[in-house]
Amino acid sequence: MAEETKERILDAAERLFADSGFSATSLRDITGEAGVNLASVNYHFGSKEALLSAILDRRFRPINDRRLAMLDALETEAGERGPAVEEIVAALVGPPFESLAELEHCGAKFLKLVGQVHSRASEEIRVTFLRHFDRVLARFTAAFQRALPDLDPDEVATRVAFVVGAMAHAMTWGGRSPFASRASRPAGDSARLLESLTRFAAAGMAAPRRDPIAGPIPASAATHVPAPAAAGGSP
Amino acid sequence: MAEETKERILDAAERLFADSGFSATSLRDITGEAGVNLASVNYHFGSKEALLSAILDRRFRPINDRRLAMLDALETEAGERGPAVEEIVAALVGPPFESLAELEHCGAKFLKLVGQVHSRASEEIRVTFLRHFDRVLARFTAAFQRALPDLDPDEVATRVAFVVGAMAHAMTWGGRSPFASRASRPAGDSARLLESLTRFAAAGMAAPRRDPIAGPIPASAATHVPAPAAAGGSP
DNA sequence: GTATGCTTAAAACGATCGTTTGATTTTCCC
DNA sequence: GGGAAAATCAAACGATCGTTTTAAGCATAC
Repeated sequence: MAEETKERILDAAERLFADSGFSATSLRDITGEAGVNLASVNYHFGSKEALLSAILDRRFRPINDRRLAMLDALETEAGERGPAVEEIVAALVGPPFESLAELEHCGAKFLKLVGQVHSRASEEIRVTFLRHFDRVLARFTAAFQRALPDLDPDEVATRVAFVVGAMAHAMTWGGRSPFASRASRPAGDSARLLESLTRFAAAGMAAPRRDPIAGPIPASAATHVPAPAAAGGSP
Repeated sequence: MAEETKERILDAAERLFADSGFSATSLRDITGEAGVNLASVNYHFGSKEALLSAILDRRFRPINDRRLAMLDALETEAGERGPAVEEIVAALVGPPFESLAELEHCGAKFLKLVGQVHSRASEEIRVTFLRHFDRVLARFTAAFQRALPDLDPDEVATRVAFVVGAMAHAMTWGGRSPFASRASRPAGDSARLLESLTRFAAAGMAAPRRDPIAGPIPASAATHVPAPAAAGGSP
């Protein structure tokens, strides 16, 4: 009965953390939902924070392994030229959504939790959480920098952060705008959302340079060019 | 002394909520930091949640007013053709960053708080918070849909959500990737971050359609085209 | 000077939090 | 089947939470 109790706790905590947040969810909520004793959490995991770490571990290890495997396959396949931007994007944002599809409902709750942790700054939680990702982000940032040699490497890293933000937001809100109380996306399955996100992120990553003197501007974004991006002043 | 106490509470709560989150910040933390009595919060604001609402109100009213004013100016200036995508993006993501510059340090804390609320789902907090935005998002989504007539309107709404996510992420993390423990962005001022975000979001919004049969592909994103976006399967 | 309304102060309220304890039950190996 | 180990249980711990209460300052108007 040991493993079953641990998984019941993980499942319930994953759902409740995602719905209500880490601090707002009590261990009594979790154990009540899981149908186990209150002390089981501290017995099996040690503390509430360690429980969160276990949740993130359980889901992210296969996701990050898959990300790196996809990137490896892309790089060996593309040769010395390196994979294209959209391929790298797909390897970065695809695995979480695939897991979503595999895990039915509980996976969706996990993705909401991920979006929460992204914007949470509990320091201790964050460093534990981010240790899973530094190797992943380092590899992907390097791949992007090779695929976008005209861009400043710092600019590429900044844009990777934008992609991560759009992905986290899509995970949290299911791609529906958080503002539209009316259901603007009636039945958008996760596959469609993933494809939209991939296209959006690939185009954003490949946007022209900040100084467009030497860089070509995509025709679709240059129908008529505005003033230089309105940085700081009036429109 | 009445107004001074209220503002001291607002300033301290804004900073602490941003750093530690809403649930993790106690009223004693706030009143201790503000140097006021514990009961002052409930006296002046009624409850902890009402305090959060007051914080969001104070900062977002001028930001959203400015967003709509910029969009109005763009639309009257552009005539019946409507403003360009990058102009609309600048009107959407610019005002928060301008406020950041005006408000020195405390404004940066507010932006972190905004990023937190975006991924927080306290329901009651969210509906109060989102009431500020439905009119803004409705106007901007419509403007984007007019500027991108080739795209499915639902696709445009989804991409707007991506822009909001990238913006919220940039606000929370200051544009630096949350993963890179090494300071990858040494001295990126907010003006540079805004310009990067604007370019990224404009290119993402203007990405080609999901079915590229009838749509042209920007040259910068089509250096070599991958398999059709890898939706669901292996790379 | 006294009364009145607004603000602050100190203290306590009941509730809930994460965690621990010690006894009890279940599991599993010999 | 007996006994050590693992797991579950009920109960309580001390701490902290948001909120309320009650009294004390402190202006201004009579």
